[in-house]
Amino acid sequence: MYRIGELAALYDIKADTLRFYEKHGLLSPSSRSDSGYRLYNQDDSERLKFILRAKAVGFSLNDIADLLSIEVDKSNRACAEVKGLVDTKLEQVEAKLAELQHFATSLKSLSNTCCGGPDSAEHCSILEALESSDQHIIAKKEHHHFSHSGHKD
Amino acid sequence: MYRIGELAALYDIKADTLRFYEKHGLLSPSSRSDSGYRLYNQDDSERLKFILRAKAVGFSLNDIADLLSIEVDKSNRACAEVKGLVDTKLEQVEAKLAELQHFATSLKSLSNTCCGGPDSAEHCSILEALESSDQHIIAKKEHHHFSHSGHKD
DNA sequence: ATAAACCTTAGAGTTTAATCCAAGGTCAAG
DNA sequence: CTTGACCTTGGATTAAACTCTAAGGTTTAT
Repeated sequence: MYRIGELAALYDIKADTLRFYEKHGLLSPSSRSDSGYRLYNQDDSERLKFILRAKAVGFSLNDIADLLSIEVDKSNRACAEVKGLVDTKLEQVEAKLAELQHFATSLKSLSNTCCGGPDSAEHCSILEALESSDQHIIAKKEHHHFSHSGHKD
Repeated sequence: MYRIGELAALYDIKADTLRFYEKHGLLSPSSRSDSGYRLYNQDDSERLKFILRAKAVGFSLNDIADLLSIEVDKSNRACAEVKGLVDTKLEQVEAKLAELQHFATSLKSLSNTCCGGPDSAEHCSILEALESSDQHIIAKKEHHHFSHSGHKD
């Protein structure tokens, strides 16, 4: 059995984080000491490991709650459900990736056209591009056709 | 002169967004009507265009405040300052890009090893990978050596 | 003159994932 | 029996960029 600080140290996270996960239904200690201290057993520890791995591949805590609900009832759940969560997340990650790649391309163009010297920014090509939206420097955002949410406009 | 709703419609944003930008010092209307309505002129509109373009290349509103403070005092500011902001942002974007690419790689591996069928998830390879952290499926996060902040661990 | 569409304000809510705080209880060592 | 390290709780705070609400004032058209 681990107390909260011990389990936290084991995974290099804060005790606060464990309390946070508990509040959000991800991980509750299997028991409490007489004085009310949280006591985590090996299963709790495994569950935490699962959570941290899922985080490491990009799942949000909400996603992880869904994954855990399947994990604890595996035999009555379908592979397709699990794969669906992974594929949905992959789409989200790839959408974000595309946006950031667009940012990176634009920023590189901006950086390359600027002298970067100590002289006045009066004719700075970066500022001019932001004033005039030079097509050569700031790429236009593509409009994607997939409509299935994800946006907040 | 535009009223808030008119300017918002012009750039396909919400009036709320303009009030938000004002509260955060990015854009204030150059005047008010007798009854207190915000009135934006052409310069205000240009400034808004600048803000939206900067957003489109990945700058946060805080970054944009910095950019604007240089823009309005161009002749006393150096090109190097502007380029510095761009290069810093580029580094941040590339760091995030690396993280998301790592996520995408792992998620693709997970997806590829799973049958995705309607049968029980009891032996689902995705869940197994999250339970055991299969080295072949979940890539390990590299430890970058650049120390200049940016993380939240 | 009244309804619809627009505007005003302050302030609360959203999302994500913690992190921090205060006031107090517990436990082991000396 | 006291010190220090640990634990408890509820609630506030952070960052980012809005978005919404409530309660009310203004403008325009019929």
